[in-house]
Amino acid sequence: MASAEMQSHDRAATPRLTADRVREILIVDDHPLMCDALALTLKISFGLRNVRTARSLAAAQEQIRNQGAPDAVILDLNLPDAKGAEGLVILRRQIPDVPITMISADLENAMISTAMAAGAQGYISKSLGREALVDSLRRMWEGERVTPDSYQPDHDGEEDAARAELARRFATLTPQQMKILRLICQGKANKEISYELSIAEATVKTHITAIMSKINARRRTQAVLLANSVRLFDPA
Amino acid sequence: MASAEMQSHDRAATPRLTADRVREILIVDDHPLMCDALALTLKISFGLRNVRTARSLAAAQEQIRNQGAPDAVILDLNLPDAKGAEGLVILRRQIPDVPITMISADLENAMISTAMAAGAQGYISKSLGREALVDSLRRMWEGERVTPDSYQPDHDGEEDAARAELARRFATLTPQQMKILRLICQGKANKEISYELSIAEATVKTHITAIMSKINARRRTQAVLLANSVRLFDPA
DNA sequence: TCGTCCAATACCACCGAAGTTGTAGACAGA
DNA sequence: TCTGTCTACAACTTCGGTGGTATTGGACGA
Repeated sequence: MASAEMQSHDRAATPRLTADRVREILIVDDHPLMCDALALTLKISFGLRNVRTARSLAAAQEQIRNQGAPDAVILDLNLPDAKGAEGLVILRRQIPDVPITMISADLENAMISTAMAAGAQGYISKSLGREALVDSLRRMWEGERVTPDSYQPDHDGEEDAARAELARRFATLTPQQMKILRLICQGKANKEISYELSIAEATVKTHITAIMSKINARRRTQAVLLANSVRLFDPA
Repeated sequence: MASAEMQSHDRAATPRLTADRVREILIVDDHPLMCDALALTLKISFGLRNVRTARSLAAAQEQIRNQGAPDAVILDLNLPDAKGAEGLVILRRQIPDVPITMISADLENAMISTAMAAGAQGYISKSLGREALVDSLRRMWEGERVTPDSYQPDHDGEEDAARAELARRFATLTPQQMKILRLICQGKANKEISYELSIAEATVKTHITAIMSKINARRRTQAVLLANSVRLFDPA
């Protein structure tokens, strides 16, 4: 009778899970060593046989399309094709019911809070010890939303809440809108964007209008500032 | 025969100085304790009588207008009315020949390199011990450009050089242009800017054209990105 | 001392880029 | 099938960015 119904507080979009129902997981990380180390740890500690890996967000997306959704995902924050919160938002869109764990070297408070607001099941440090790692993952897979000990959500409650709300808004962007926003945040003009995506400039404009209405911006420069304020596309 | 002509390499716009010619200095810092502590240390270690202080960039500018230029300035990086490199750029414009020392709690490499490129005489940490502080200042006042030990200019030579070049370009902006750029970087529209500065929108546009030509941008979003890349107006 | 030059600020008219609104097809789920 | 969402496009309005021009004040040399 493994602990069921342990979800205490703030479920994301997590279905009822228990850790032992997680049989197949997907690790998305561009660093091969980290990938292997994680996979090995999981196999040993959880007795998992099906540990899939992907080196980039694009590869992960394709693998999910071809092989179906895993039971859980571990996602690096700093992928070559999706730095920052972007990858999380995109993946959540594709598999809304699968718990996604963010993993990263840096433990900045702001980054954690946006990741959690964007629907991550938890956030763990790459430098975590094996036991702590396993324990965190198990708790996540039982439905708990797990953040690092160092994380204090309330260092500035109001500002933090605003950022969380903003992250939620960004999470409603469609894939195409996300692509366009990324290009906007690189300073590109509508015409350039239309060329890169092979669509009409008019279409780009439509998307931009939708984006700005979703994130509550009027000028494109504001959109850039908002995206940067939650580190949607992290340049660092 | 105090050491004259000790300027080794990269003089900013520094006139021939020796430390004992520095008789009057100006400290600009919004933190009163830090201000007093610095002033006291300087009085004792250098035997200075004229240590002036200002709590904000605006106050500093006015004081310089009224009481004349000091022999050296110590400038906090994070002023209420000028966060980031902006304050340095503005002050350098007002008193190009006075050595300005940046002082800050954080020792980020990128910040240091832009400050130096923008013409700072040196950069010191707020957590520096008294002896090290005094020594650094003395060397600066003898013409040396002093950076913290932790600073490695070459962690990515090419990128670093580009940032330095960019900082130099920003340093050519006139005061009005700087104000306008700051408002642009807050996501404001030309009309709002014209209202805030009480000038015609057409004039705002002229300035913007000048700004963009100076920093080599075509779209205003690019201008925002460039300003952020050198932390001209630091939001942190 | 008077021009002359240059830098900075200011404005207008024009045009291309950005943003709005209305419409339509493709597709998924109820 | 109907409803809602995503994507796509065009016509129109508003805003941003580019010349060209005028005025001021300070620097410099004749």
